[in-house]
Amino acid sequence: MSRNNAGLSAERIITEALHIIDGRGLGGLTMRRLGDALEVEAMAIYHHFPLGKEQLFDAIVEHITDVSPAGADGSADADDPEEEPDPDAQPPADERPWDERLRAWAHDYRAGLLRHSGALSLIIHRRPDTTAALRSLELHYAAFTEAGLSGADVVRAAATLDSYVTGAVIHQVRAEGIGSHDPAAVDGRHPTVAALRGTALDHDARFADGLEAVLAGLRPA
Amino acid sequence: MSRNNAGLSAERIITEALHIIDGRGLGGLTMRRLGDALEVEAMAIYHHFPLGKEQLFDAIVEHITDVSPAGADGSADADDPEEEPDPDAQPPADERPWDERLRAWAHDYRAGLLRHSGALSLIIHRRPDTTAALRSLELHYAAFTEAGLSGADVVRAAATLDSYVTGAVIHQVRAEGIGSHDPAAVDGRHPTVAALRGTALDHDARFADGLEAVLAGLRPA
DNA sequence: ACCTGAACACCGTTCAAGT
DNA sequence: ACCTGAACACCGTTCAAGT
Repeated sequence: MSRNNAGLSAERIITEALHIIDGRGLGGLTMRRLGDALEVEAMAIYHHFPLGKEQLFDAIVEHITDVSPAGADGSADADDPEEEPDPDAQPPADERPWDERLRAWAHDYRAGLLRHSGALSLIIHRRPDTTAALRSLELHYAAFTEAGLSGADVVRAAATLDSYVTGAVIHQVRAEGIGSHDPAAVDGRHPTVAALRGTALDHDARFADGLEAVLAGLRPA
Repeated sequence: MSRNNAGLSAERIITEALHIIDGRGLGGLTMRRLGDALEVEAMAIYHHFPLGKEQLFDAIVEHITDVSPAGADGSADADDPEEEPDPDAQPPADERPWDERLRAWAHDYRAGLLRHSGALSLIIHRRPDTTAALRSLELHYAAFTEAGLSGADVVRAAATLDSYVTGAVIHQVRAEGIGSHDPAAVDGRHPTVAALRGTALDHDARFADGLEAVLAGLRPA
């Protein structure tokens, strides 16, 4: 019964944890279940995340919110285990104009949140001073500075953009959670709800349109 | 040891649950702790919420998101226990113009979310086809219809407004969660973050301004 | 270094019983 | 109807032990 050295890694653990969250929701993720999925005793996870589940949650948030040029989702079986990512390496400078960089970020970020919407509630209360979060913030600040803003206007613009994406994603997730409103509850007191029931929204198109409006509104006058 | 008839009620349970969440976070709310706070065995709660904790969570969400003219937060000791709320009673029609009604709703809704930000993550995955949610939706749809919109435009406008408030609140809660970014992590790779570190935002003013922009943008052309 | 296995305190929930 | 108390299955985590 001593199947040791299972080849566990933080990456594998995070990937499997997200798989469980996607399938059974955040409440379905338990250390024991995660251990089973990894074919390992639950306690082995603590060797990679000594601070336990909270630390694992932090890592999951960082994984999801990490919108880097190098793709994140995918198989982790590398051919060359010698070559390491090297987080200090400067990525090649993005030559696109500021608004295109922000557009690309917004679409990628949204896609990541939607792909793992079960983990959405995690991002609310975790402090985002991680490497990935700092990189995103730098991307935003630099872009809005290039656009001609300065000082508090830059911070405000970045806040607006972040709020827009988060709000849109959460609204979509909630809207998709209800097929339609409980017919029994919609009575004479809700005439316009009854009239508009079943009106479906194209969330992708709506997001793209709104993003353009936000970016246009953030441009200095 | 038989202290019976503790005067438990759904209202008291929800109020005490929110108190615990406000103080110790959502993870700090356990049935046993809630029972202690109510001076009752934990199992007594199941008599008022037979479906358990999930049902309690639903009730908490409904309580928080219920923006009704009659105030919600406050002492529950009524002088006249005979008189019941009567949920079928038609509230007096709101005579204010559509934009003022929406403005009032947005500010009240935001205040409720901020007051119990520890429960924010609950609102993401709970289906909002409750009485309170339907009333809010009717308020939105009726207002935008009165503004001159129709069909899918009404639904889109309501989605934009809801997304705006949610996004703004979550951004604020996350921003307040970090005093400032970890100085050690801000290095040469984050020049604009370093330059703008410590720039504080007035969240109230920002929200009010953004709300005006949203409402103006939703007005039919 | 990496993983196991037993143990501990705590959790949500069920169920029979009390009043 | 409303609440208690014991019980069950499960949880996160600690710790000593194995290799």
